[in-house]
Amino acid sequence: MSPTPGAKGRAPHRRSEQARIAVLHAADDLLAERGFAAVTIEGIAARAGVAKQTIYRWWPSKVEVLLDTLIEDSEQALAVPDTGSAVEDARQYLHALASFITGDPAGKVLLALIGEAQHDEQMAGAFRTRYLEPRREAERAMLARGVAAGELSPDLDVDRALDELLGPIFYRALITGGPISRTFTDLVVFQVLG
Amino acid sequence: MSPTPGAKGRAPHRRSEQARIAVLHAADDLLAERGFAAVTIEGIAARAGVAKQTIYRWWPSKVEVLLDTLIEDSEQALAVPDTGSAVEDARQYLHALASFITGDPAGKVLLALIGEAQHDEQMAGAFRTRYLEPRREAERAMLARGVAAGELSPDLDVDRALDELLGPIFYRALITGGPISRTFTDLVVFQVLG
Amino acid sequence: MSPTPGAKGRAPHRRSEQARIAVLHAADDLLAERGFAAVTIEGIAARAGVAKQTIYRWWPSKVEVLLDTLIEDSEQALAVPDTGSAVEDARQYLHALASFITGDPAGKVLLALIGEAQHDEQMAGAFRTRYLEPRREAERAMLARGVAAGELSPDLDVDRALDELLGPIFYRALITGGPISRTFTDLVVFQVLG
Amino acid sequence: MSPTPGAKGRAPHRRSEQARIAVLHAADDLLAERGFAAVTIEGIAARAGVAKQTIYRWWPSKVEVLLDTLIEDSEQALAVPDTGSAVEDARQYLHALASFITGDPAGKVLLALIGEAQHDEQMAGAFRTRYLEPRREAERAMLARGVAAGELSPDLDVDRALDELLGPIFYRALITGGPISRTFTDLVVFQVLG
DNA sequence: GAATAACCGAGACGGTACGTCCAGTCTTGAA
DNA sequence: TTCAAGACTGGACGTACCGTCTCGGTTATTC
Repeated sequence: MSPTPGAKGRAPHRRSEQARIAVLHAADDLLAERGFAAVTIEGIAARAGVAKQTIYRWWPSKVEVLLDTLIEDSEQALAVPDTGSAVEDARQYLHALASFITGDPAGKVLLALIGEAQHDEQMAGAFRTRYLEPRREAERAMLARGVAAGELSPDLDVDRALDELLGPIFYRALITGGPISRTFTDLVVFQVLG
Repeated sequence: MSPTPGAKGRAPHRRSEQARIAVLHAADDLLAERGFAAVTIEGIAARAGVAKQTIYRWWPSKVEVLLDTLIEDSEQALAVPDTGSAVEDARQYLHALASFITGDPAGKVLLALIGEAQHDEQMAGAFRTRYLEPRREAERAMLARGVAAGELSPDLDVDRALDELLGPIFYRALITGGPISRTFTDLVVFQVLG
Repeated sequence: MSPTPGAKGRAPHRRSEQARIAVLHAADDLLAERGFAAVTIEGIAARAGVAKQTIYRWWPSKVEVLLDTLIEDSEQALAVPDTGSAVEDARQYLHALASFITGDPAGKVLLALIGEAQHDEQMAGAFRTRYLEPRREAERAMLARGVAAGELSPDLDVDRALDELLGPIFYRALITGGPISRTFTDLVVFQVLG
Repeated sequence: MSPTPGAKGRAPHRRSEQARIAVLHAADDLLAERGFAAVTIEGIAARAGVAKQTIYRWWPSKVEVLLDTLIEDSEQALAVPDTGSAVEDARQYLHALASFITGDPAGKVLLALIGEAQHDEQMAGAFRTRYLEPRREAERAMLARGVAAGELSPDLDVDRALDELLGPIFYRALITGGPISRTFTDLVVFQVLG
């Protein structure tokens, strides 16, 4: 995250914040409007009013551009809740996740990046390091709070539980394409966390 | 090439089976050896000793070539078992699935196709129609046998149970990249089917 | 239309003659209209209605394209004359040469290629082999006829004489930019051949 | 014009002489070592340890940098001689010229600039104004001394004679690539000046 | 002796063209 | 008809330089 001070800051930074934002928006918009195939470096550059070289200077590939947009977007749209009850947190979180990946344009970015990760091991590494692991940590903390509060069994295998919670949602989103209703997510939570 | 006049042989100069096999093998091998990025029509044609036109004549896209290889391969390597016990069937099936997508070259094809499906809605449709749905039907039958035998609850939501069984395995394979042990798959089965 | 063997090109065309001509014309026109800096592969391709790859397939560089146009053009516009008198031949040839390089668009191609040859040793080799040497041979023959006929001294050093004839014309064209009048070329011939 | 380092007293603008020298040397060296294609503003700047802006501040283009190096170098290596005999002066001068353009690294600069002048009319103007015309004046004076001394015919067309002297040397250097022996230059002088 | 301003290095920026790879279409000649 | 071969248009790739533009740092008079 860039240090964004108040109005202008003294920023001796050479990098143009304006160009950075324009690139992220352009990539995002292209994916939402015309699909992943339309997300090309040339297309992003043209839409952002930016030179290709500027993109290559700051991002190793177009998927890293999308990864940046995803990280910025999902911090807002997909915060891990903390209501006091771990089960309720899980219910809310899974519902928000389902909405995100089925309805939010930024959710399409997430799915596209998971798709791309299947083709590119290096990209998969960046995805896990920069997106998945920080999020996973917050998810673990969510369940750990429940264990600490006595709401969940002390024997709970947190990592397995998380895979059992998230797996079915992503299975529908990535593979079957089926709908993911609130009922479905609630029943998954009930199944896993009792 | 001997056109095997043994059976009936009404049309001797039809599609070349030799070319078909060569294309499927070439695509498979390229994916296994050099990754999805190396799977190009030109690359397949060159390795198979086949003209590009021959590929375009019989397959609408390179992913359909891979889909053909997947279907042929997974019918052998990933049959739905029928031991008499639905729970045991599920345990065996999930274990075989985990081995397939983590160890078998053909499993890499499956993951690559799921990846590609995120970028291409049309391809996703073909994947579901030709690969997923027939398999899903067999999976449903597997659980239905358990319900009919009284081994599983008559209230079991078969489709949800399947997503809960398969989701965690694919979540690890597609997203976290974590290992999928026999213990893990067994515990998932226990969690979902009791 | 039925492909009557006589009407159209009966050759088993691999290479497209239409594309070849379009490329040569486009390069020529770009040089004449907008100068050497405008002769780019992309510019030629765009103007010729041809893909860049088609140019790269048949020519190693843009200067070889120009070299092809030069060879075709100068065979027509700059034939070595044969009037029966070597001195008269030389007068006519030098005058034609002066007109070619100062007035004819194809002459601009010649000067541009000589310019480029200063920067690129490989190109210089191609220029000499494909353009200069065949022409030099005809020029030598022109003077040799005069020697054989007794019109020119048997002691004449033909190669030196050619350099003394052609040098001053090219010196003006390439370096001083001065005018090259008929009087000038005639006096050069008189000086060298007496 | 460059400020002469000897003139002090007034406050000339604070141009860095060190940077100026470094740029000229870098351009010269790049041309000699890696050819004209390697003479880029970025390459010069990097090798000279100078900012691109510094080059743009003082030279309108990279060829003007080379022109500066040529002028400095050729004033030393290519002075018009004055022995008392115009014919002898011409013999020495043509020989020195031949050595310069075939052997001296600075001679490569001269040929490269003549080459570039074919592509860029503006550069051709600068080349003639700053390099060629001062030199031409000295060459004219060389022959004029011979005419005044009665060594050469009072009818001699000095400009034509110069083109006939220099043309053959440059023809070989620029076009045929042939060797330029002392015998050759001497015979050219004899042919033109008798 | 501080302020000022041209000069310097560094390098980001919007661009153009490079030469390559591959997509998908079309044509040829043999079997 | 199919097939191997491969030329064709077209689009994107990632790279190299172009010429312009700040950004701080450095001198070296000038106030």
